[in-house]
Amino acid sequence: MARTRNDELHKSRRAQVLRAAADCFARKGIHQTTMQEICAASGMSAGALYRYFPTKESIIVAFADEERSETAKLISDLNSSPNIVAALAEIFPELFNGLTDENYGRLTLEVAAEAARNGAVKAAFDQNESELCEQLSAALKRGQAAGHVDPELDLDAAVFLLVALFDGIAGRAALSQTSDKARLASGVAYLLRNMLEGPRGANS
Amino acid sequence: MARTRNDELHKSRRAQVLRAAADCFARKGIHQTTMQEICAASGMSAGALYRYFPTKESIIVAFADEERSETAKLISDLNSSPNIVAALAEIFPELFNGLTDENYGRLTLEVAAEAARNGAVKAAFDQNESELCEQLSAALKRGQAAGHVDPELDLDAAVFLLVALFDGIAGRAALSQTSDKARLASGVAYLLRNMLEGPRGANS
DNA sequence: ACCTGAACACCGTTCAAGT
DNA sequence: ACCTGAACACCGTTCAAGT
Repeated sequence: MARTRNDELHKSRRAQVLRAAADCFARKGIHQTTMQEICAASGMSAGALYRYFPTKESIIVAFADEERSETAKLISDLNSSPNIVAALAEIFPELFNGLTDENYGRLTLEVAAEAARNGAVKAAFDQNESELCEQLSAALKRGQAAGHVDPELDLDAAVFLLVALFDGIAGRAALSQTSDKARLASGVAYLLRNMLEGPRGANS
Repeated sequence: MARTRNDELHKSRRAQVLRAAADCFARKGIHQTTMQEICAASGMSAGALYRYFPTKESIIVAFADEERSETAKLISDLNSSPNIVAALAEIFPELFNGLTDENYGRLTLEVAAEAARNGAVKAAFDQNESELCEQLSAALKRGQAAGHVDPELDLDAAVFLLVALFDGIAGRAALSQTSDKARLASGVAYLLRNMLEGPRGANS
């Protein structure tokens, strides 16, 4: 009987490469990272690595998919609660903390820049994003129905703004390490509450 | 008398290279653009180009400086008005339009990703940014004093949020071309007004 | 089946040679 | 002073050879 492909090994080797690549990408950027460096960081030879990813681009795509799914996970807590405004106040410090990790911000920027020009990366990006946006939209709509959220606000605009802001915060954090993250987080949370509640405030 | 360096030519050649580079960077990304391509796009030989920029990195730095100064110009209209909330409503459609140009968004992402890892690029970035942030902060403070802006909001947080949002919008626009920019712009403007005015609304 | 590492084609940069 | 383009060192990828 011929030896057959070992799926278990295949999966763990891919994970091993992706971990190494994420590390290199955060430090040097996607396109300044050489295959040799990924080989070294994952403890594999070039020939071995190319068994698991046929090109550097395929590593980038798999990596982008993972990175975006982490972002979706970070934000998705907002949608689970019945009251998105209350949920925002509650989880924002932790969300903000996640977004403003310097490494995370760098990887977000790398992936976004790559997705803007590379169709395969963009596909991974979109798949992670579309569901998230729908959930955010639904949560805001529920908020409007329940009277927590300004009934006048445009749902599409609000979703667009929030997602742009979350990515923007991550990008910013990679560029200017702020001294007092906790204070900034609560200041931003306050502003977002203003934004969602509108001119009448919470209890009107 | 020995021939001396022609400063006029030097300046125009640098501009020529930067225009060509911006073009290539938007299409292919900074690090996927080859020097050969920049040479071809600017109509110069390798040897000639290297007279004006000693390395590819020096092109990137000069380019980043230019790109960021355009962003600052886009946003700076907000600061000139005595009433930042009114100014926002007035100029936001145009600001939004500028930010959501697809090419512009791509270049913003490229520059941000690069600045996150490259000290020389980051320096160019910071220089353009710091003054802009101070002006935004001053404008918001004036707004608070005049009663246009929620007196409770944290100035640092508001500046951080706005700048993160503007870059985030540019990044988003490079990733998802929206069908109805005008509607989106007015929806986002409404939300920003909510945010800055706070629970009491404009005229309280 | 899985792995190694030398070899090939290409890109950033240099430099001898031209005007 | 300003320019050309062939040449060098390095990176993405391949492939003959090993286990």
